[in-house]
Amino acid sequence: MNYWLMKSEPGEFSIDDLKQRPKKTEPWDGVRNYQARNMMRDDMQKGDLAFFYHSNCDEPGIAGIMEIVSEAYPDPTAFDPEDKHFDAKSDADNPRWFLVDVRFKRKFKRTITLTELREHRALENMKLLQRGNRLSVMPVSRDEWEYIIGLE
DNA sequence: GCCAACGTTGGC
DNA sequence: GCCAACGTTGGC
Repeated sequence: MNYWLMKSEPGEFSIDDLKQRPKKTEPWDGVRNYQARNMMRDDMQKGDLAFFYHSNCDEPGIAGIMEIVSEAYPDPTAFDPEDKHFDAKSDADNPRWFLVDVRFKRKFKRTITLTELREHRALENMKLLQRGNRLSVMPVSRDEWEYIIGLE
């Protein structure tokens, strides 16, 4: 059982959008970073939990919790020339990009903001808070996870 | 909109 | 393999 943090711009896809999906489930497509891909493909397991992080918005922070509900499989948006995440170098015979399905678990009563997270010494080693970190998928330690749950 | 900090690309 | 140029992320 592992814990994760996954970023999305709420203007593109928010935690409310996820909640409103059929079965509250959605393929987490569009990841085009090798490190993030490797974690989804190699390290994520069905049943893992992830923070849903809202990035690039008025109130950046952790909005709630979702569950990983599939193993990794090829990202079909990479094969679609019409899609904004199309990648001509990925094809079905040799897929370059992968995704997992995620399911809504719950939304926090309030967003735990990036600013607030930075105020806690217990979280100072969190990957999210490291300088220059731009990964859209990253691991969260069990201690960090439980501490953050306690902030809600 | 700015820009720091990265990641990727491609010439050599 | 180096590295300059370019593109992207994402907070502010």
